[in-house]
Amino acid sequence: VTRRATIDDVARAAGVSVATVSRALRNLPNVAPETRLRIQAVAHELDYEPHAQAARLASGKTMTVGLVAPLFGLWYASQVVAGAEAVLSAHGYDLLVHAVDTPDNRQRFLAGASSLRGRVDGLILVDFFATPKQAGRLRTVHRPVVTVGEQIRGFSSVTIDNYAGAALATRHLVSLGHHRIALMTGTSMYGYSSPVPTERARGYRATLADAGIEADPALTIDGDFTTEGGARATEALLELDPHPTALFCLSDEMAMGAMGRARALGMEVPGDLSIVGFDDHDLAEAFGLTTVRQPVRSMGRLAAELLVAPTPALEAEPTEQHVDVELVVRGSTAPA
Amino acid sequence: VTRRATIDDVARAAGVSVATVSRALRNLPNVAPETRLRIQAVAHELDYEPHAQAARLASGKTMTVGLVAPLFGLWYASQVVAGAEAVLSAHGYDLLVHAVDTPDNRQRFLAGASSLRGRVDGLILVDFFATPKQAGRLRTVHRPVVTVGEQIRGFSSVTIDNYAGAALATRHLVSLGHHRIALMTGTSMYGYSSPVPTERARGYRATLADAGIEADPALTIDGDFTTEGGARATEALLELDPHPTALFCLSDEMAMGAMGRARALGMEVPGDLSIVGFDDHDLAEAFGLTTVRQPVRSMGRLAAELLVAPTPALEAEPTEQHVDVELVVRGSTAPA
DNA sequence: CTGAAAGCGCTTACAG
DNA sequence: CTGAAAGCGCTTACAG
Repeated sequence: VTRRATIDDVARAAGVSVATVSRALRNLPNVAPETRLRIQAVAHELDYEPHAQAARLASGKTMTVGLVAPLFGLWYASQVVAGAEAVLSAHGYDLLVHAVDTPDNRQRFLAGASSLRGRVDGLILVDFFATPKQAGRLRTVHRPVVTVGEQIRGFSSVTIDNYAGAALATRHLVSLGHHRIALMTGTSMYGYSSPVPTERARGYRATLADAGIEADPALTIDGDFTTEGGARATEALLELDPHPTALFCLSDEMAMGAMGRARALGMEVPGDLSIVGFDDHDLAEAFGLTTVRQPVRSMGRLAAELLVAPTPALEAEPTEQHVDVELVVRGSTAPA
Repeated sequence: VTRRATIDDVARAAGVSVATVSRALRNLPNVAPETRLRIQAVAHELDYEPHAQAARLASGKTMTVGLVAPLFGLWYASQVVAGAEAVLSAHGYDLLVHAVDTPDNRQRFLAGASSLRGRVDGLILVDFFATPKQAGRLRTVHRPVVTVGEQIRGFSSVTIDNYAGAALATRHLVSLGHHRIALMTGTSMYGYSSPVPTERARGYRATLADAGIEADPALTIDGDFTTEGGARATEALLELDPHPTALFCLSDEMAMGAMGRARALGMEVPGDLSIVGFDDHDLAEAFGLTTVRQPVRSMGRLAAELLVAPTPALEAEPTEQHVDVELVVRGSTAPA
C-alpha cells in the first residue's frame, strides 16, 4: 500500500508552489500555459487526484446534496432519487441519501440535523411531513431545503395540486355512472399525518358532493400506501353488502394490490369493480390501471435544479413549483 | 446569518483546550466526569455541532459508502439501496449514490474513480459488469469494493446462482408439459454485456436439453430489462406461428410487461401463454406472477455489512457471499 | 485527566 | 503569472 500523491508531491516534482498547482489543476486563470501543461503532466504521472474532502473543507463548499425519504424501496422515492441524481451528477454534486421510515429514525434525524451543516450544501425532503416545530429544527441546518410533495413554510417546494388530482379521478368515476365510490387512503403512514391524503380526500368528497352523492364514511378505508395493505383493504371493502362498484386509491401501489386481490377473489375488474389509482407507476400500463399521472421523476429533477440553480439557492428566496397532473384512462374503469 | 460555533468557541467558553472538548464530546475516556458535563452543557448552549467534513479530514475516515447502480428508478437498484441504507445508517455511515446508465456516464465515472478516495471508505457496485481492464481502474480507488449481482476478481461480492435460478424456472415450465418455451433476455442492457443473462440463458438451455427439447433460437428475444421492452418483445413472439406456449423472462418487470401486452392482445395468461419471471418484484404477487425469488433487499444489506463489518473490510480478504433463490408458483403458469 | 502543537490536504487573499 | 502564509475545523500522538 503506497501512499497516494498529494498536492505537495506534485508541487515539488513540478518545481512550483502548491498554490500554482491548485490553480493549474482547477483550470483557474492566471497560470502560464506551459506551466499548466507541465503541472498536468506531472500530476498525471504521479496519478494525483485531489482529496475532495480537503478541498471542500478549505473552500467551504461540500458539493453534496442530501435527500431524505421514507423508504427507498418505494416507487415514489426511487423516482425522485433517479430524477435528482441525474441533475446533481451533471452539475458535479454528490447525492447523499437517508431514509426516515420510523418515528425513531425521524427523531434521530431531526436531532442530528444540524450536523448536516458541513456535509451538505442543500437538502431535498421527500414526504417528510414536518410539523412547524420540526421545520424549525430543520432550519438550524442553515442550508437551503426543498420539499417534494408537500409545502413547509419558508422552504422551496415542488408540488402537485392534490385536490385537483383527486377531483379528476372521482369525476371520472362519477361520469361513468358510479354512486358507491370507495376511497382508499393512507393516513397512518409511518404514524405521521400528512397533508397529502387529506387534500386528496377533500377533492374526492367535494366532487361527490358536486354530483349530489353523499360520501359514505364506511367506504373510506386505510390501505397503508402499500401493495399488501391495498389488497387487504380491498378484501374488507368487498365484504360490504352491497359492496362499492368503484374504488379510488391514493397510490398506484395500493391500486394494483387492490386489483390483484379483487381478481383473486373472483371479482371482475372493471366488471364488478372499477379502480383508479394515483401516480402512474411504471407498471400501471401493464396493469391496465386508470390513474392520475404525476411526473415524479421530473419533480426530483426540479427539486435538484432549485438547489443547484445558477442563482445559488443559498441566497435565493424560497420558490414554489407546481407541476400538473392528468388523468390517464386505461382498462380498470368501466361504466357502472 | 450568525457564524456557527466551532470547537474553539466551546473550548474558550468552557475554559478548556480544544483537545479536551474533542474528547469529551466524542465520549472518549480520560475526561473527568464533571469536565465532560460542563463541556456538554456549554456545547448545547452554543448549539455547537462538530463539522463532519473537518473531523473526517483530520481522522482520515470518511464514514461514507458509495453505491453505483445503473438507474435508481429500477426496482432492483431501489431495493439494494434500501437494504444498504438501513445497515449503513445504523452504523453511522452516510450513503452516496451515483447512477451509471450510459456508456458516457460510465466512462466519466471510471475516469474520476480515483477521486473517490477521500470521499468514500468503500464502494458498492450494482450491475456494473466491469471488464477486467475497468476492474483494474476501480482498484485505483484503493478502497474496498463489493459487487452485487456479479463477481469481479479481487472484489467481494453478493451473488445468486443465476444458472440454478433459470433452471428452476425452466424445469417448472417443462414439468407442466410445455415444449415451445421462449426466453426473454436483456443482453444489450446499456450496451454492456453482462454475465448475468448469459448464465441464466445457460441454465435455460441446459434444462431444455435435459428434457430432450432442443432450444429454438427464434424463441430467444431481447426485452431490454424494461416493462415496455418486455411488452414489445412479447408482441413479436406472439406473431410467430405457432407461437410459444410458455415464456421465461429474466426479470419481473419484463414479465409483467409481457403479461399486460399479451392480455391486451386478447391472449389468456396462463391459458394461451404461461409466464415466469425472475426477481419476485413487490408487485409480482398482485400480478399473480410465477417467478424466481431473489432477496434483493437482503443482498443490499449484506453488501453494506461486508463493508462495515467488525473486521474492517479495509484489510479483510475479499469474500464471496451466495444467497439462495426459490421458485414461487402463482397463477401465471398452467399446464400446456 | 489535560494541554500545546503538529497535522489532515487543500484554497485563498495578499504581495510581488 | 507565481509564491509564502494563513486558515478551513477538527484529531491525535506526545508530554506532563
